Amino acid sequence: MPKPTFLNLPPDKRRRFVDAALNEFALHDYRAASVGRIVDAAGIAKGSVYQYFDGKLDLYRYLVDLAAETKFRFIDAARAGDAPDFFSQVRQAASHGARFDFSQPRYASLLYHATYEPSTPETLEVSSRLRAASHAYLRGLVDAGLARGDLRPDLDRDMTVYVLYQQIVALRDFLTDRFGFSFQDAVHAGAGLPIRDEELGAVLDELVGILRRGLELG
Amino acid sequence: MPKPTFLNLPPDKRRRFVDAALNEFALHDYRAASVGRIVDAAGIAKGSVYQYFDGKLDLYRYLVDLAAETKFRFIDAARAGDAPDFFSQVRQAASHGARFDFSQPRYASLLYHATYEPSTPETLEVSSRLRAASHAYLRGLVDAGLARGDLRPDLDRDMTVYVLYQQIVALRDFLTDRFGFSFQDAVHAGAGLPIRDEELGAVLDELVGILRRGLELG
DNA sequence: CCGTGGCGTGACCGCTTGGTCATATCGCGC
DNA sequence: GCGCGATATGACCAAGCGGTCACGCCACGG
Repeated sequence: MPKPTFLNLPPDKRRRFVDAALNEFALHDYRAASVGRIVDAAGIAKGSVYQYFDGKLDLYRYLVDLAAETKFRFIDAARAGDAPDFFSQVRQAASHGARFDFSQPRYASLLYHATYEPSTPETLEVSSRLRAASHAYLRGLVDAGLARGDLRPDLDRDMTVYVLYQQIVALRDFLTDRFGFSFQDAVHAGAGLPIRDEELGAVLDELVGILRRGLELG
Repeated sequence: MPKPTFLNLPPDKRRRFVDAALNEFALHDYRAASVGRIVDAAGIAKGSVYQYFDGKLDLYRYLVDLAAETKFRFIDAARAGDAPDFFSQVRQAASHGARFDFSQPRYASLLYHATYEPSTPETLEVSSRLRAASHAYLRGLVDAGLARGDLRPDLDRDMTVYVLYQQIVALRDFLTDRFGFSFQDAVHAGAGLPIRDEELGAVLDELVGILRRGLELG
């Protein structure tokens, strides 16, 4: 948890610091990220970091939570009340998730690192919480889909959640390949590239089509 | 590439060294792995490592290649000439791949790290080669499956390979969860746990069933 | 005008890292 | 048993790390 001092910070100074930290953890995983580089980029003294947070891990946790909440809020906000059936919902979530990733490459890369972080005792809790949140979200969709009869009732629920999770998380890699996008470059440049609607749509049609045939009732 | 000196090593000394290195890179990703810990465990001097390899990266590349070749050979050897259709082939590859992972947790963890390694300039080439090899393998299966009419001809080939790859690679995580298995513990213990045939079979039936409905012709 | 508490600061600490190299040892051909 | 190339060795190096802390500044209340 951030210390009170952090919350009392002048807004622009706080933003400079958070920006620098976001950049660092987007470019490097937890272990490789350097507090020294953050303070250099933010133009503050090293000691200040420890006035704001308990340490590197505390800062990391704060940023991952921030990124996850921002992304979930984005996906939920864009969830137009429609999308009545399960596969439309999955498609919509994946679509907005991808749009978020490509427009906010720093958040996306940070979450990517957090997802695939090698599970050291230190970072285990952070990445577990992140994965649990995604699973819970999908689990809700799957349960509703089963209740609504959109999904075959004989499906193993864990397996279904797992298949969906993998495909949605890894969609980033596929789009990266297909569009020759580089998150590293985007983070360095400081701005994302809006993804072309038709191209994203075509990819999602294909992917959701496969999932639909694989999972739907009938 | 290993230097000639490495190849001239007495077999048991070489094995001790490779064992220690394997353990280290199974327990830690590339950056976190420590040459110092390897030489301590192997009971040799630090300087010796640099008589055998050009450096840490060279050693890492050697080990990843070794693990990948070992695993591919295992899967290919177990490929009983049967399994005539695409989905039987995928099921067989996934089954033997999983069996390999659980019986050789050191190789498996090493390959896991190599797969999800954050792409620094240093390790990028190693992990790209690994991914490319897996993709090429699956691509061969998909092309044959398309030619044989096992798969819908309107499928996007890249997308199909990508879906299969993700599910097979991540199968490890699912099995880990489901069976409460810990690769970390297994590496520490120095031995894998043979996976129960029926349980693995049930999981694969479910997974391949989903993929079959999603991808097959008809 | 003083005191006090919050905050900024950067030199500094202990530790670990990958890598080097002068030196010692080994083992084989003569 | 000599000589010589191959190999083993570990003290050593510079660099980087996360984290600390004594000190100084500044703003506010009395």
